Amino acid sequence: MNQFEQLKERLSEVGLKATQQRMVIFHSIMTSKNHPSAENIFEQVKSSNPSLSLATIYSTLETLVDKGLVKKVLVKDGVMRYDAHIGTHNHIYCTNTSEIIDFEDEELNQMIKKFLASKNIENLNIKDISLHIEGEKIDKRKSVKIN
Amino acid sequence: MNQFEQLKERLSEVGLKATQQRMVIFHSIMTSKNHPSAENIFEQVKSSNPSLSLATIYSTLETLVDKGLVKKVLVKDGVMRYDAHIGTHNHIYCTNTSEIIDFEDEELNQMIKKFLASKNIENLNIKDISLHIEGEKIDKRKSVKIN
DNA sequence: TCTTAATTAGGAATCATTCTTATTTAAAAA
DNA sequence: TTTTTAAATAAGAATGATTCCTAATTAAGA
Ligand SMILES: [Mn+2]
Ligand SMILES: [Mn+2]
Ligand SMILES: [Zn+2]
Ligand SMILES: [Zn+2]
Repeated sequence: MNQFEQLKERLSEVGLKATQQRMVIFHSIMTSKNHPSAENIFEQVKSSNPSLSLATIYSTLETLVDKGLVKKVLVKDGVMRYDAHIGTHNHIYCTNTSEIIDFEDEELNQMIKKFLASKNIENLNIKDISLHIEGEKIDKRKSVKIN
Repeated sequence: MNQFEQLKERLSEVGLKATQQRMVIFHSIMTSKNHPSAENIFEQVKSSNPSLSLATIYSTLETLVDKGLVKKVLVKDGVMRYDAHIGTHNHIYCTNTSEIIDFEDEELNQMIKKFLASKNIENLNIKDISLHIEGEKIDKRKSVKIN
């Protein structure tokens, strides 16, 4: 099964028609390393799909989020960002470059999850837990490294 | 020193003129239990201050955030919320009521801080760390309780 | 191939927030 | 206390991300 068929399958699995637009948009988010915004995806996609509209990007993103294929990532700059990495993980947001950097650490996830389980939280059905780290990149040209 | 004088002092401390508007707005956030939005504050304040404009609310909030007297709280509904509780603490966001509930736990804060210190993160000057818990309130009439 | 409900394109509308500018004011100086 | 003036505000306009509307298109099942 090629990549195209795999995308089709993932859409069908959640009960969505495998339209060209959805394939293209979903593929774009999946292959982006940048937690793209709707506008970013639009730019990325429009040269090879000139008739695809921005409204479709927004509505498709909403659909993919509803079906759990994509997650929204909040940042303080007023533009929603999207992430095809669905598993529990955390983010570093660089205020001076607008980068969102994945911070994956299973030990941290487990530690937080265990801690929260130990406090029982009444009358809440928890859907998502994530740690937000916000900071300034010191040298904008270099990347942030975690050891 | 009365409450009025205290507000005045806190503004002066950070080099801000103690204007009527700033006093009123700052006081409103401080006494709100609800992580209010700009609009919420405007509603709260306008009957006793009919000439205070929404633009002043926004610009004052920005100023207070800059000076570190107030923090922004992000949520997925497209409206910025504000918090006069400056110390490190975490938030629970109820997607079905839009409530933001404080989750204060010094043990958790320390645990996360210590963990992050142990991974050294290169080329980043960390400004803020916060854990976001998102979920649905089960019974909307009751409150979320943490034990 | 036909049918049809779901989806999309494109433009208009919304609405939270920011901007602009004339007017007002807090607070320092006289 | 009065004067001075840089900073702050009011009011409305502008912005921009997102959502809405509706006629045209299309995926997928019959
Ligand atoms: Mn967040
Ligand atoms: Mn907006
Ligand atoms: Zn991510
Ligand atoms: Zn809080």
